[in-house]
Amino acid sequence: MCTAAIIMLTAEDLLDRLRTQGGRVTTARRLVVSALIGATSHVTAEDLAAAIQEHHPEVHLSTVYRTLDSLEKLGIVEHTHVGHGPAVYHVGVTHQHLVCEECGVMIDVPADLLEDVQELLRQQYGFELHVGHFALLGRCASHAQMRAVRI
Amino acid sequence: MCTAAIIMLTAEDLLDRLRTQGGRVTTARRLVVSALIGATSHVTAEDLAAAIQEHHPEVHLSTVYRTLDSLEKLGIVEHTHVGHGPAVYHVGVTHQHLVCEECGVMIDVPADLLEDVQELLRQQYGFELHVGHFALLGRCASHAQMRAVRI
DNA sequence: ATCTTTGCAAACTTTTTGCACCAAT
DNA sequence: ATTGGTGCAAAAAGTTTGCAAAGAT
Repeated sequence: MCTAAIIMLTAEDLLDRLRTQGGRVTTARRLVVSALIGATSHVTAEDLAAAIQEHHPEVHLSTVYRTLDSLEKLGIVEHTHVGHGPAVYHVGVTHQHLVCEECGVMIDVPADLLEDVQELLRQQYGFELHVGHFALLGRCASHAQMRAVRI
Repeated sequence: MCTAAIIMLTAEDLLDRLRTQGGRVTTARRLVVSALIGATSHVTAEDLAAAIQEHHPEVHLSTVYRTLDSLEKLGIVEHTHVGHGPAVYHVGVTHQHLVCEECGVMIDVPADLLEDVQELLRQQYGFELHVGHFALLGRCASHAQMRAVRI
Protein backbone atom coordinates (compact mmCIF):
# COMPACT_ATOMS: atom_id res chain seq x y z
CA MET A 1 0.00 0.00 0.00
CA CYS A 2 1.26 3.39 -0.93
CA THR A 3 -0.50 6.58 0.09
CA ALA A 4 1.48 8.90 -2.17
CA ALA A 5 2.02 7.55 -5.65
CA ILE A 6 3.88 10.69 -6.62
CA ILE A 7 6.91 9.73 -4.60
CA MET A 8 7.39 6.56 -6.63
CA LEU A 9 9.15 8.49 -9.37
CA THR A 10 12.15 6.69 -10.73
CA ALA A 11 15.41 8.28 -11.77
CA GLU A 12 14.40 7.88 -15.41
CA ASP A 13 11.11 9.68 -14.75
CA LEU A 14 12.96 12.69 -13.42
CA LEU A 15 15.42 12.69 -16.29
CA ASP A 16 12.58 12.46 -18.78
CA ARG A 17 10.99 15.50 -17.21
CA LEU A 18 14.22 17.38 -17.68
CA ARG A 19 14.45 16.32 -21.31
CA THR A 20 10.82 17.19 -22.00
CA GLN A 21 11.38 20.75 -20.82
CA GLY A 22 14.19 21.25 -23.29
CA GLY A 23 16.95 20.19 -20.92
CA ARG A 24 19.74 17.72 -21.62
CA VAL A 25 20.34 14.49 -19.86
CA THR A 26 24.01 14.31 -19.03
CA THR A 27 26.15 11.93 -17.03
CA ALA A 28 26.37 14.40 -14.17
CA ARG A 29 22.62 14.84 -14.04
CA ARG A 30 22.06 11.12 -14.16
CA LEU A 31 24.37 10.74 -11.18
CA VAL A 32 22.76 13.51 -9.17
CA VAL A 33 19.29 12.14 -9.77
CA SER A 34 20.26 8.58 -8.80
CA ALA A 35 22.09 9.77 -5.72
CA LEU A 36 19.08 11.82 -4.68
CA ILE A 37 16.62 8.99 -5.23
CA GLY A 38 18.93 6.50 -3.61
CA ALA A 39 19.42 8.65 -0.52
CA THR A 40 17.83 7.18 2.58
CA SER A 41 16.96 10.56 4.04
CA HIS A 42 17.29 14.25 3.42
CA VAL A 43 20.64 15.16 1.96
CA THR A 44 22.66 18.30 1.43
CA ALA A 45 24.21 19.22 -1.91
CA GLU A 46 27.54 18.37 -0.36
CA ASP A 47 26.33 14.91 0.70
CA LEU A 48 25.30 14.21 -2.86
CA ALA A 49 28.55 15.51 -4.30
CA ALA A 50 30.56 13.39 -1.87
CA ALA A 51 28.59 10.26 -2.74
CA ILE A 52 28.95 10.86 -6.46
CA GLN A 53 32.60 11.78 -6.26
CA GLU A 54 33.48 8.42 -4.77
CA HIS A 55 33.23 7.00 -8.25
CA HIS A 56 33.15 10.16 -10.35
CA PRO A 57 35.50 12.70 -8.83
CA GLU A 58 35.16 15.02 -11.80
CA VAL A 59 31.54 15.92 -10.98
CA HIS A 60 31.74 19.28 -9.29
CA LEU A 61 29.68 20.54 -6.37
CA SER A 62 28.49 23.47 -8.43
CA THR A 63 27.05 21.05 -10.97
CA VAL A 64 25.13 19.36 -8.18
CA TYR A 65 23.71 22.70 -7.10
CA ARG A 66 22.76 23.56 -10.67
CA THR A 67 21.09 20.23 -11.26
CA LEU A 68 19.12 20.51 -8.03
CA ASP A 69 18.07 24.02 -9.08
CA SER A 70 16.82 22.71 -12.41
CA LEU A 71 14.85 19.97 -10.71
CA GLU A 72 13.33 22.47 -8.31
CA LYS A 73 12.21 24.68 -11.17
CA LEU A 74 10.41 21.64 -12.52
CA GLY A 75 8.73 21.25 -9.15
CA ILE A 76 10.04 17.71 -8.65
CA VAL A 77 12.52 18.52 -5.90
CA GLU A 78 12.35 20.77 -2.87
CA HIS A 79 14.93 22.17 -0.55
CA THR A 80 14.44 23.04 3.09
CA HIS A 81 16.47 25.13 5.47
CA VAL A 82 16.92 23.16 8.62
CA GLY A 83 18.69 25.63 10.83
CA HIS A 84 21.97 27.44 10.58
CA GLY A 85 23.53 24.81 8.37
CA PRO A 86 23.17 23.84 4.72
CA ALA A 87 19.85 23.22 3.01
CA VAL A 88 18.59 19.67 2.53
CA TYR A 89 16.96 18.36 -0.62
CA HIS A 90 14.31 15.74 -1.21
CA VAL A 91 12.06 14.36 -3.92
CA GLY A 92 8.37 13.93 -3.40
CA VAL A 93 5.58 15.26 -1.28
CA THR A 94 5.87 18.48 0.67
CA HIS A 95 6.14 18.03 4.38
CA GLN A 96 7.24 20.00 7.38
CA HIS A 97 10.50 19.42 9.22
CA LEU A 98 11.02 19.80 12.93
CA VAL A 99 14.63 20.25 13.94
CA CYS A 100 16.04 20.07 17.45
CA GLU A 101 18.26 23.03 18.17
CA GLU A 102 20.12 20.97 20.72
CA CYS A 103 20.98 17.79 18.88
CA GLY A 104 20.01 18.48 15.27
CA VAL A 105 17.67 15.53 14.98
CA MET A 106 15.07 16.01 12.26
CA ILE A 107 11.46 14.87 12.47
CA ASP A 108 9.24 14.84 9.39
CA VAL A 109 5.63 15.71 9.98
CA PRO A 110 2.78 15.84 7.46
CA ALA A 111 2.16 19.23 5.89
CA ASP A 112 -1.49 19.19 6.92
CA LEU A 113 -0.46 19.61 10.53
CA LEU A 114 -0.13 23.27 9.67
CA GLU A 115 -3.43 23.51 7.83
CA ASP A 116 -5.08 25.48 10.60
CA VAL A 117 -2.33 28.07 10.88
CA GLN A 118 -2.28 28.24 7.12
CA GLU A 119 -5.96 29.03 7.07
CA LEU A 120 -5.60 31.52 9.91
CA LEU A 121 -2.80 33.37 8.18
CA ARG A 122 -4.74 33.39 4.95
CA GLN A 123 -7.81 34.86 6.59
CA GLN A 124 -6.17 37.32 8.95
CA TYR A 125 -3.23 38.46 6.85
CA GLY A 126 -3.90 37.30 3.31
CA PHE A 127 -0.64 35.43 3.71
CA GLU A 128 -0.15 32.22 1.76
CA LEU A 129 2.12 30.05 3.88
CA HIS A 130 4.71 28.03 1.99
CA VAL A 131 4.82 24.92 4.14
CA GLY A 132 8.12 23.13 4.37
CA HIS A 133 10.52 25.71 3.01
CA PHE A 134 11.87 26.38 6.47
CA ALA A 135 12.09 23.89 9.28
CA LEU A 136 10.41 24.58 12.59
CA LEU A 137 13.08 24.83 15.25
CA GLY A 138 12.73 23.82 18.84
CA ARG A 139 13.61 20.93 21.11
CA CYS A 140 12.98 17.27 20.52
CA ALA A 141 11.46 15.06 23.22
CA SER A 142 14.82 14.19 24.76
CA HIS A 143 15.94 17.81 24.98
CA ALA A 144 12.66 19.54 25.73
CA GLN A 145 13.51 19.93 29.42
CA MET A 146 16.73 21.76 28.78
CA ARG A 147 16.82 25.46 29.31
CA ALA A 148 20.21 26.02 27.72
CA VAL A 149 20.92 29.63 27.01
CA ARG A 150 22.99 29.15 23.90
CA ILE A 151 20.94 28.43 20.87
CA MET B 1 -1.48 52.25 27.14
CA CYS B 2 1.13 49.60 26.75
CA THR B 3 0.28 45.92 26.61
CA ALA B 4 3.86 44.70 27.01
CA ALA B 5 5.78 46.46 29.74
CA ILE B 6 8.80 44.30 29.07
CA ILE B 7 9.54 46.08 25.82
CA MET B 8 9.91 49.40 27.62
CA LEU B 9 13.48 48.61 28.59
CA THR B 10 15.78 51.57 28.17
CA ALA B 11 19.31 51.44 26.86
CA GLU B 12 20.59 51.89 30.41
CA ASP B 13 18.52 48.92 31.60
CA LEU B 14 20.17 46.67 29.04
CA LEU B 15 23.63 47.97 29.87
CA ASP B 16 22.98 47.43 33.57
CA ARG B 17 22.06 43.85 32.87
CA LEU B 18 25.35 43.38 31.08
CA ARG B 19 27.27 44.92 33.97
CA THR B 20 25.41 42.85 36.56
CA GLN B 21 26.45 39.64 34.83
CA GLY B 22 30.10 40.58 35.08
CA GLY B 23 30.27 42.26 31.69
CA ARG B 24 31.77 45.65 30.93
CA VAL B 25 29.94 48.62 29.58
CA THR B 26 31.99 50.07 26.77
CA THR B 27 31.45 52.81 24.23
CA ALA B 28 30.85 50.26 21.51
CA ARG B 29 28.24 48.40 23.55
CA ARG B 30 26.53 51.64 24.46
CA LEU B 31 26.28 52.47 20.78
CA VAL B 32 24.98 49.05 19.76
CA VAL B 33 22.33 49.09 22.45
CA SER B 34 21.13 52.60 21.58
CA ALA B 35 21.07 51.80 17.89
CA LEU B 36 19.06 48.66 18.56
CA ILE B 37 16.57 50.40 20.83
CA GLY B 38 16.34 53.38 18.50
CA ALA B 39 15.68 51.20 15.46
CA THR B 40 12.19 51.59 14.08
CA SER B 41 11.94 47.96 13.01
CA HIS B 42 13.94 44.76 12.84
CA VAL B 43 17.53 45.36 11.94
CA THR B 44 20.46 43.29 10.76
CA ALA B 45 23.87 43.44 12.39
CA GLU B 46 25.03 45.26 9.31
CA ASP B 47 22.24 47.86 9.62
CA LEU B 48 23.35 48.56 13.16
CA ALA B 49 27.01 48.78 12.22
CA ALA B 50 26.21 51.17 9.37
CA ALA B 51 24.13 53.42 11.63
CA ILE B 52 26.81 53.47 14.30
CA GLN B 53 29.65 53.97 11.87
CA GLU B 54 28.13 57.20 10.60
CA HIS B 55 29.49 58.86 13.72
CA HIS B 56 31.86 56.19 15.03
CA PRO B 57 33.58 54.55 12.08
CA GLU B 58 35.96 52.67 14.36
CA VAL B 59 33.22 50.38 15.70
CA HIS B 60 33.60 47.16 13.81
CA LEU B 61 30.88 44.84 12.53
CA SER B 62 32.35 41.97 14.50
CA THR B 63 31.92 43.99 17.69
CA VAL B 64 28.27 44.46 16.83
CA TYR B 65 27.86 40.71 16.36
CA ARG B 66 29.61 40.02 19.66
CA THR B 67 27.50 42.53 21.56
CA LEU B 68 24.31 41.11 20.10
CA ASP B 69 25.49 37.63 21.11
CA SER B 70 26.06 38.79 24.66
CA LEU B 71 22.63 40.34 24.82
CA GLU B 72 21.05 37.16 23.48
CA LYS B 73 22.77 35.06 26.13
CA LEU B 74 21.13 37.37 28.67
CA GLY B 75 17.79 36.68 27.01
CA ILE B 76 17.13 40.35 26.30
CA VAL B 77 17.57 40.21 22.55
CA GLU B 78 16.51 37.69 19.92
CA HIS B 79 17.52 37.08 16.38
CA THR B 80 15.34 35.65 13.65
CA HIS B 81 16.18 34.18 10.28
CA VAL B 82 13.93 35.77 7.74
CA GLY B 83 14.79 33.85 4.64
CA HIS B 84 17.96 33.46 2.64
CA GLY B 85 19.39 36.75 3.86
CA PRO B 86 20.94 37.96 7.10
CA ALA B 87 19.34 37.51 10.51
CA VAL B 88 17.40 40.35 12.10
CA TYR B 89 17.59 41.35 15.74
CA HIS B 90 15.06 42.84 18.09
CA VAL B 91 14.54 43.61 21.76
CA GLY B 92 11.41 42.56 23.54
CA VAL B 93 8.60 40.07 23.27
CA THR B 94 8.86 36.99 21.13
CA HIS B 95 6.73 37.06 18.06
CA GLN B 96 6.51 35.27 14.75
CA HIS B 97 7.58 36.76 11.45
CA LEU B 98 5.94 36.15 8.11
CA VAL B 99 8.13 36.94 5.15
CA CYS B 100 7.04 37.21 1.53
CA GLU B 101 9.33 35.18 -0.70
CA GLU B 102 8.42 37.44 -3.59
CA CYS B 103 8.94 40.93 -2.22
CA GLY B 104 10.60 40.39 1.15
CA VAL B 105 8.00 42.28 3.13
CA MET B 106 7.87 41.23 6.77
CA ILE B 107 4.71 40.92 8.84
CA ASP B 108 4.88 40.52 12.61
CA VAL B 109 2.25 38.30 14.14
CA PRO B 110 1.70 37.46 17.80
CA ALA B 111 3.39 34.30 19.01
CA ASP B 112 0.13 32.87 20.30
CA LEU B 113 -1.06 32.43 16.76
CA LEU B 114 1.02 29.28 16.81
CA GLU B 115 -0.22 28.08 20.17
CA ASP B 116 -2.32 25.32 18.67
CA VAL B 117 0.47 23.89 16.52
CA GLN B 118 2.75 24.23 19.48
CA GLU B 119 0.39 22.14 21.58
CA LEU B 120 -0.09 19.63 18.78
CA LEU B 121 3.63 19.16 18.30
CA ARG B 122 4.11 18.84 22.04
CA GLN B 123 1.45 16.15 22.32
CA GLN B 124 2.17 14.19 19.18
CA TYR B 125 5.95 14.46 19.00
CA GLY B 126 7.11 15.74 22.38
CA PHE B 127 8.56 18.60 20.37
CA GLU B 128 8.87 21.97 22.07
CA LEU B 129 8.50 24.56 19.30
CA HIS B 130 10.74 27.60 19.58
CA VAL B 131 8.43 30.23 18.15
CA GLY B 132 10.05 33.06 16.28
CA HIS B 133 13.52 31.74 15.64
CA PHE B 134 12.73 31.20 12.00
CA ALA B 135 10.34 33.22 9.93
CA LEU B 136 7.45 31.56 8.15
CA LEU B 137 7.92 31.99 4.43
CA GLY B 138 5.20 32.35 1.89
CA ARG B 139 3.45 35.05 -0.10
CA CYS B 140 2.00 38.27 1.19
CA ALA B 141 -1.48 39.41 0.17
CA SER B 142 -0.25 41.27 -2.91
CA HIS B 143 1.75 38.31 -4.19
CA ALA B 144 -0.44 35.42 -3.10
CA GLN B 145 -1.84 34.93 -6.58
CA MET B 146 1.53 34.47 -8.20
CA ARG B 147 2.61 31.01 -9.15
CA ALA B 148 6.18 31.89 -9.90
CA VAL B 149 8.38 28.85 -10.21
CA ARG B 150 11.57 30.38 -8.90
CA ILE B 151 11.63 30.64 -5.16
C1' DA C 1 45.95 44.28 38.39
C1' DT C 2 42.85 41.66 36.29
C1' DC C 3 39.94 40.11 33.08
C1' DT C 4 36.79 41.58 29.34
C1' DT C 5 36.21 43.67 25.10
C1' DT C 6 37.88 45.76 20.88
C1' DG C 7 39.60 46.36 16.19
C1' DC C 8 41.40 44.31 12.60
C1' DA C 9 42.38 40.80 9.38
C1' DA C 10 41.59 36.54 8.11
C1' DA C 11 39.05 32.30 8.07
C1' DC C 12 34.85 30.00 7.43
C1' DT C 13 30.49 28.04 5.42
C1' DT C 14 27.20 27.76 2.00
C1' DT C 15 25.91 29.05 -2.44
C1' DT C 16 26.41 31.55 -6.82
C1' DT C 17 28.66 33.12 -10.99
C1' DG C 18 31.80 34.00 -15.16
C1' DC C 19 33.83 31.78 -18.64
C1' DA C 20 35.97 28.79 -21.91
C1' DC C 21 35.22 24.14 -23.29
C1' DC C 22 32.28 20.19 -24.15
C1' DA C 23 28.38 17.51 -25.20
C1' DA C 24 23.21 16.37 -26.08
C1' DT C 25 19.80 17.14 -29.06
C1' DA D 1 24.87 23.32 -35.73
C1' DT D 2 22.78 24.87 -31.85
C1' DT D 3 21.93 25.46 -27.32
C1' DG D 4 22.49 24.04 -22.83
C1' DG D 5 25.61 21.95 -19.35
C1' DT D 6 30.20 21.18 -17.18
C1' DG D 7 34.36 21.99 -14.63
C1' DC D 8 37.02 25.02 -12.54
C1' DA D 9 38.24 28.99 -10.05
C1' DA D 10 36.82 32.80 -7.98
C1' DA D 11 33.40 35.72 -5.78
C1' DA D 12 29.70 36.57 -2.75
C1' DA D 13 27.24 36.81 1.61
C1' DG D 14 26.89 36.24 6.41
C1' DT D 15 29.15 35.17 10.43
C1' DT D 16 32.96 33.68 13.41
C1' DT D 17 37.60 33.64 15.27
C1' DG D 18 42.66 34.54 16.70
C1' DC D 19 45.36 37.81 18.47
C1' DA D 20 47.64 41.77 20.36
C1' DA D 21 46.33 46.21 22.14
C1' DA D 22 43.09 48.94 24.79
C1' DG D 23 39.75 49.62 28.35
C1' DA D 24 36.49 48.73 32.40
C1' DT D 25 36.19 47.21 36.86
